[in-house]
Amino acid sequence: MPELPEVQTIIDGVTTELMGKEIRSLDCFHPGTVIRDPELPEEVFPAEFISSRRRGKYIILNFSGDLSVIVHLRMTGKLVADSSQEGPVNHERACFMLSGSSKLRFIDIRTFGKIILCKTKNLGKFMPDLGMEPLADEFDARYLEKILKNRKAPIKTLMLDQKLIAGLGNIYVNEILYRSKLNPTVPGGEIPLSKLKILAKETKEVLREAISKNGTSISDFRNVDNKTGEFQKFLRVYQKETCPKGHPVSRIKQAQRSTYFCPVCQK
DNA sequence: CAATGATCCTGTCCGC
DNA sequence: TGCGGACAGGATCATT
Repeated sequence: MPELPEVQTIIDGVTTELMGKEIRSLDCFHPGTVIRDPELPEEVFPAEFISSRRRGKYIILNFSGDLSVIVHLRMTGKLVADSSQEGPVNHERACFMLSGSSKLRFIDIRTFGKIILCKTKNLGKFMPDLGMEPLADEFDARYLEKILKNRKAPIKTLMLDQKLIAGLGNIYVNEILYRSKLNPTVPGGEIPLSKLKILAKETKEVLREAISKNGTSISDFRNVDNKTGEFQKFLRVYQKETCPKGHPVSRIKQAQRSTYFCPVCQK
């Protein structure tokens, strides 16, 4: 389940792959995966790659001819560069055919992922309203205070709301709250400014650390558990039995999602 | 507007 | 060995 750091890592890889190339065509193997802006002309390819960027968990690719491609991986989506000539592999939902006879396969077991083709000038219509980027300089205690004011929902749930903060998912929110020593069930509006300062700081720190490790939570969440090395060491409460201090970790459900936290460390 | 809940989907794992 | 059910969760839509 790619979150901000994983999406950033994927964008870096995709950008390298697309640099200096053009899309020749797009094959679709699963109805509903590719969404097309009705204002686009019949033929949009070939289209030359210009630039890429990330917004929350969205990948935004810009091409010549006023074409943009928005990719959202949701939980199980992957973009895999592959120059082999073999046809669709298992769970392949779409495939970009690139110049230089290479391919960019969109593989997505659970089919929640989406590829949107739209006019660049229509990007706003196809992107949802998203909150501030957590790595922006302006993301600080004051911003948190503003978005959490008078909110009664638990802080855990609010931090997952993309309209408030763009890019956080379940794993990182659990980890951020643990490091901030904040109980996930506390109503967002009741957190004092002093704690919001810590929350803002830890949010950035966790994300930066994850990005520097190339978003090691990539791959199926099942594997997160088995993963040895960097990411396994990175996780302190998510899917853990005990926290680093040896206290038993509690697991509860909030808004249909698992929350892992340490009742001793997180007050 | 805010909060909550159902829904989509498939592979994996667990208990019987 | 096989099978049913729980579970994983991002975003969207519906309901209160």
